[in-house]
Amino acid sequence: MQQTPSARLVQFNGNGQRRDPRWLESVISYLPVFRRTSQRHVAGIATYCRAQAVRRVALLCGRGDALPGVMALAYGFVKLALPRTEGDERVVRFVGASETFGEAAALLDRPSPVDAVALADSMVVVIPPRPLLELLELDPNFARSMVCSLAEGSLELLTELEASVRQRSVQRLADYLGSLVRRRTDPGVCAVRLPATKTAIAARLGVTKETLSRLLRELATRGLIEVARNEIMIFDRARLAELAGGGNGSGGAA
Amino acid sequence: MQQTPSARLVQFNGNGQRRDPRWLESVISYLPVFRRTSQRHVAGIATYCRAQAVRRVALLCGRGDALPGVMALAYGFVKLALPRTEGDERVVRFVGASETFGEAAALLDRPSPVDAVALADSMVVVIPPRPLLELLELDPNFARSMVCSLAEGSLELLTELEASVRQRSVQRLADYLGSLVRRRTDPGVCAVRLPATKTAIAARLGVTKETLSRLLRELATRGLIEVARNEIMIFDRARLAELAGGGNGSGGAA
DNA sequence: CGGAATGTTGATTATATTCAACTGTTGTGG
DNA sequence: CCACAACAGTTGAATATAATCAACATTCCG
Repeated sequence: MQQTPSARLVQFNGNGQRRDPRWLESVISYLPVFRRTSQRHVAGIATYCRAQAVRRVALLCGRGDALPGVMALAYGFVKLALPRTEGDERVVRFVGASETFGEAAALLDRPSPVDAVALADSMVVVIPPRPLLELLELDPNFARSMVCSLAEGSLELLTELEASVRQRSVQRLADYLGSLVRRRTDPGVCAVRLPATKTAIAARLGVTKETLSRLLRELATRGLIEVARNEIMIFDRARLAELAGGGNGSGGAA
Repeated sequence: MQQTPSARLVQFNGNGQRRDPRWLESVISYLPVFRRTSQRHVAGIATYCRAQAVRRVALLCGRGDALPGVMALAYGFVKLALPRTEGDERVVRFVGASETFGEAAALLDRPSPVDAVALADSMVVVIPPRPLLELLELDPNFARSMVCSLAEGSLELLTELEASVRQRSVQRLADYLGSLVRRRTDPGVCAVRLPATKTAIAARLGVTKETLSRLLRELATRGLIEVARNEIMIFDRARLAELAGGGNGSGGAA
């Protein structure tokens, strides 16, 4: 039910997880950054963390807000978006379980560059920057993991920029559909499920929902895909990929 | 003359800097990442570095090429660009003296995500990733600097993405002109010099040179700026900034 | 000077947005 | 269970924005 206002900090009604350091510890120990960190150090970090429940549609953190720490998603689904003109936005990234966001801003103590909005009821673990910066000095393995993690983030962002800038919207869509498939190395024909509403996907692809609708219809007309709800059958993965990478899918000499 | 092919590694003809570890040391000691690193450690890193001269227009490193290390620009000017269709490109960043690039790809041992092209005769110091990763473990201050540096990079990239996606081209131009001014906190009227050819600036702004030409003319017609060569007089900084941030510069209610 | 690179301008076109109307879906409360 | 409101998605027409094409002007440099 919707009796809680947006962005309300819900403090675990029933299960008591909030008070269970073991739970926080287990959540953050699964994060890639802590992969090579000793259990002792992870436990140390966990003592500084807190969990925060966020209901669907609630704003976790707005662009410009102070960021309480690195945000780790225990479960749920969150979108990171750059707000545009009134209600319009561009989704930078979807964040799923065991993923983190806000590293850069939190570690530098800068305001959040994006809106973070829950697309499903979620549980976020907030890892304050201070203990992280300290652990950086205590544990060389962690330092290295953190550096690699940030570097990964940079490269992904660059890929994002590239897509925004280099490709036409059909290509971005084809690319995106392809990326959804890769998760389960399927053969020729396969089905994928859109991880969010088409409106959100459209924002993710940097187009309006109207344009996405038209693009999907076009691909369907061409016999490449079939759309049913948020389920998409991909008939011709090869031609789709070609469309994504090559640029023009028709005519190519020889 | 052009008797040297593109991307040729020029080995210091006259001045012998290549053999002078003190010189390498002094170059990299000025880099922000090494700000808080002891001279001893900096000297250690320097022993692994080498300098590489690059002539104007030469390709320092192509998209997809292996990156020999973090690249630090001793002097000169380099553009980092995402290639597009035949000859077309999108400039991600201009790199000036004492700036670095390639951290993310070099540290992760990934191919370069961008083309790096010298826009002026330049001297690049290549810092191999191995000793950096080792120093990460020896010097907590360095680890922290590196983390902050990468985080900064991420935020800048996000700003870039934001600009690409959120703003119209006029706004991006206004923003960009503004950013050129900020370097010398000037008063109302001021002059800025474009750091590269208009074609390159256009690529930086994600538009064609034709569009840039028209945009500049439009701003000039509106009396906001005056263009002479690569020198631009900014008459109305306030209105320009308004144009950049606000969105619509005309008509405001009231 | 002459040729290449750079920049300007106009006409045309591609691409996606905006606006507006309409349909389908979902969850709520009577 | 049905009516209804809120949201999500579709579709068409008109429009905005910048790209592309093509011709020309300018500047840079040997």
